[in-house]
Amino acid sequence: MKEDLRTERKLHRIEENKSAILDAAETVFSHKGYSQTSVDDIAEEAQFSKATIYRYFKSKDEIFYMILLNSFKEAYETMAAIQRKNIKSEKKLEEIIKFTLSYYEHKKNIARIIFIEKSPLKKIFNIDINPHVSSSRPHPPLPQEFMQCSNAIYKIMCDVIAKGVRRGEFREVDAQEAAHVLSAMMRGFLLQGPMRDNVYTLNESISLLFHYFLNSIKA
Amino acid sequence: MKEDLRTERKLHRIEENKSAILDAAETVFSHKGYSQTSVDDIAEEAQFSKATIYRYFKSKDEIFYMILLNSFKEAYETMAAIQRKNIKSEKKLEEIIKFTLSYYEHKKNIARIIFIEKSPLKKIFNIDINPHVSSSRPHPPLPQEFMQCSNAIYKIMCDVIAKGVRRGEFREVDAQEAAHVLSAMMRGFLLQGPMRDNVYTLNESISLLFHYFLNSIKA
Amino acid sequence: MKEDLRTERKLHRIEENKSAILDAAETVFSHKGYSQTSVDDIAEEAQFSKATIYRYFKSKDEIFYMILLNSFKEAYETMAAIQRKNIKSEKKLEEIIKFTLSYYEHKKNIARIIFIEKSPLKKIFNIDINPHVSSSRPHPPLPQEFMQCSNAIYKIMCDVIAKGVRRGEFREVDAQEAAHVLSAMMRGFLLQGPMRDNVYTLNESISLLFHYFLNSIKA
Amino acid sequence: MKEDLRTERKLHRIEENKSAILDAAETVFSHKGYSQTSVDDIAEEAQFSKATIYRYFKSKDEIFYMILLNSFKEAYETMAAIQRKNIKSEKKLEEIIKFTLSYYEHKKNIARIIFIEKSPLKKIFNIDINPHVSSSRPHPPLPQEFMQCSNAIYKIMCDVIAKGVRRGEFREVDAQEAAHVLSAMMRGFLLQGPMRDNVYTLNESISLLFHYFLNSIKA
DNA sequence: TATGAATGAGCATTCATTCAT
DNA sequence: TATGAATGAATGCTCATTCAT
Repeated sequence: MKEDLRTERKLHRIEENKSAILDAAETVFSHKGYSQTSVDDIAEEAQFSKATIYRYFKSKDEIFYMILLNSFKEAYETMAAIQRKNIKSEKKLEEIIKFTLSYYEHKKNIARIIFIEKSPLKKIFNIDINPHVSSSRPHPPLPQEFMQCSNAIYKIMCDVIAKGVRRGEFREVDAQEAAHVLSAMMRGFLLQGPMRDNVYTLNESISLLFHYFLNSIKA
Repeated sequence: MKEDLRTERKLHRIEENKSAILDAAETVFSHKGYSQTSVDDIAEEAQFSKATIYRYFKSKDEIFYMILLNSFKEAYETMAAIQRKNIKSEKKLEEIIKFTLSYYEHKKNIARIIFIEKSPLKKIFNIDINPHVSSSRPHPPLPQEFMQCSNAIYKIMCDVIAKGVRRGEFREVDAQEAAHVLSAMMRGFLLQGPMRDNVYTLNESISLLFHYFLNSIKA
Repeated sequence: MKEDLRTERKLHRIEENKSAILDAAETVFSHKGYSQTSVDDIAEEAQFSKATIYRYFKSKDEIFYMILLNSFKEAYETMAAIQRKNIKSEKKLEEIIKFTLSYYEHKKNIARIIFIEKSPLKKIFNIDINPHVSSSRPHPPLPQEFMQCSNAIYKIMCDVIAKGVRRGEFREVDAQEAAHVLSAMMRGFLLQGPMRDNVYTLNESISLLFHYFLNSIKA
Repeated sequence: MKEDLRTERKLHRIEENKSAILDAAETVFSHKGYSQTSVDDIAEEAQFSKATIYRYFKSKDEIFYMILLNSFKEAYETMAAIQRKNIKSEKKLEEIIKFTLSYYEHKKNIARIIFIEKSPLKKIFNIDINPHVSSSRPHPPLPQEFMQCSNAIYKIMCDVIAKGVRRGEFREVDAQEAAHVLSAMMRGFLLQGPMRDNVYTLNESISLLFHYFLNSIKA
């Protein structure tokens, strides 16, 4: 019994620390981008020593990957909950858009990294084989979980749209195409460059995106 | 006179070299991303010595900035030409979309860098003030030219849409909003992450984007 | 012509620098052993910046390997010269012993490293496969040259002894065995531990070794 | 009384644990060399936590020193037993050689470390004064015991030889010199480098060494 | 002008050792 | 007692930038 409690507490603290490090890392990655963020930066933000960071994570890559994965998991769960709601498809779309834009509002730069910096992508996803030394061992099992999550999110959007079509809320669009367009639109709203920033508030953006997309597909 | 010729030739060669370096840099940046590209890489691709690179450009940042600026200038000029054409607004929109997606097809990663990697952005645009030493002196004059170009492009899109509205081709949308949405959509199509890549061909993407956007705003 | 001179000078200076670095490294390796010597140490001893060290050598391993190889080459050449001399086999043996003990007197610790520290050996010779990451790429072509040199030295000793046997100077020993014993004896004299050091002077050691070995094989 | 038993048991377990740690450490040191062995490695091999290792030993150095000392003690005792035997001096020599080569066959790398890696030597024996911080306090009392043991072993060899001389088995050699040569020969046989390994089996080596040395000193 | 050479600052990662429980 | 957690100090290596020729 005692043992259980102790172990539990211990595990709890481990998770807490891991989480704190991930939060700190997310903050720093957001401010400086992946390449420009040093593990020292993360350590300082997390108020741990650099060596402690390495107690909890094998590498800078892994830290980044975990941030990514966690954010995708959270996004997936929220979207799945939206999908299960007993509301009109149109409303579901609106909630999906609202969630996505809001959620990534703070994580904007994390999202940027996902879509932009080559280095972590290559290392994590093993997509590109650099001719030069790839000193970091691959993370073979990791990407798969990530891809599954990413695909699941995409599938939810497809299903919501398909259902709307079936119900006659939307016109007879190809659900995959529509989901692709919607993804792109959200991505585009999220990934604004350094110019023309903050022209619209978050709520204005949500409304804009929602109405333009809906306009395009509603029956 | 003689001097003039000599000077001209010299200037010509300087421009040629600069251009060659920029081309080389673009190639490498596209392949490896900003942070992962070393000036050595650029020098090797350009078949110049690294020191020579620094004769022509003050820093890696400047090289990147020039690539950016040139691509924006080219985009601006093409779009301005499209705007001047004597065709329907709808057709103009299609051409703008077609050009943008095609143009950045090869420059996808350059575009990614623009929107993603923090480091060059910060340094170039002086947006974020890093607490640590910012060894590189600011580039005060540069961003302005860039902003002007970027704004001009945006204005063209606004104008094309506004004209379409006036002509009754499009419904009474706010031109600025519509242009914002269109930009975001194009950006979203351009910046696809490492997953779900290559689902649609370039032409399919153009068609998809065009029809969804048009559907949303046509009268 | 001019070009030739310039190139020649340049190459000369490169060689000079490489040589200076190797000398410095040898000094530091001798004092502190391979593992305990940092590239910073070498750089400081060589009065170059660390980065400069890496201009001339790819890795700490390579530096060590070059020191080794050079010392073996020099040893080989000296021994080959001794072999060619027109003197009695006994005298040749004495000179070989004298040279070896004298030569490694200053390089004692380099010799120690060769025979002792696992890490450089593994990396350089790829002998042992560590289960953990071997981040450093192997040096495939290098060891071969080294082995050839080492074997050539061994062969010289065999030949000198075999000739002595043929001439009746030595008794009918197996040359290979005798060379093996001689090698071991020299190695043993060279590699004295931290205790019982300096009991005998260099000359006394040479004499001791020579007479004990000769006694064993003379006719 | 009770206390005594408890204390005794405690001491016993302490000794057991120490011994287990030393065994584990010996294994790892043999495989990876001193520098490449981390205390984590030792802890894992010994199935203790790293902190526990530090309960029993002050430092990695001390662990190594104890291994060394124990092996020397064991060697001393065995040699002393050989010395006491009622057999011919020649036979004693053979047994000494046989024991030494066999004993270090498994401990080859330990032996290598003794004679090669500078770091533990310096720290343990305080021979060389590194200019940089020597964070580890000296181990003043340790080396003495080691030296005594080492000297005792040496003395046994001297005595055996001296007795052989007195008995007329060996010619009138200087016992100290002969012991020095014998030590060196054994050391040389033990410490073979990475090349030319395994040319002779253990028994062949013993025979070779014995006969060459005996040939040199027998009457 | 063009370039080979040089380097300061930095970075991811490791490890012997200490400490709190 | 035993140990998980924490860390300061290194270490091998890289790279943007400067300098001397």
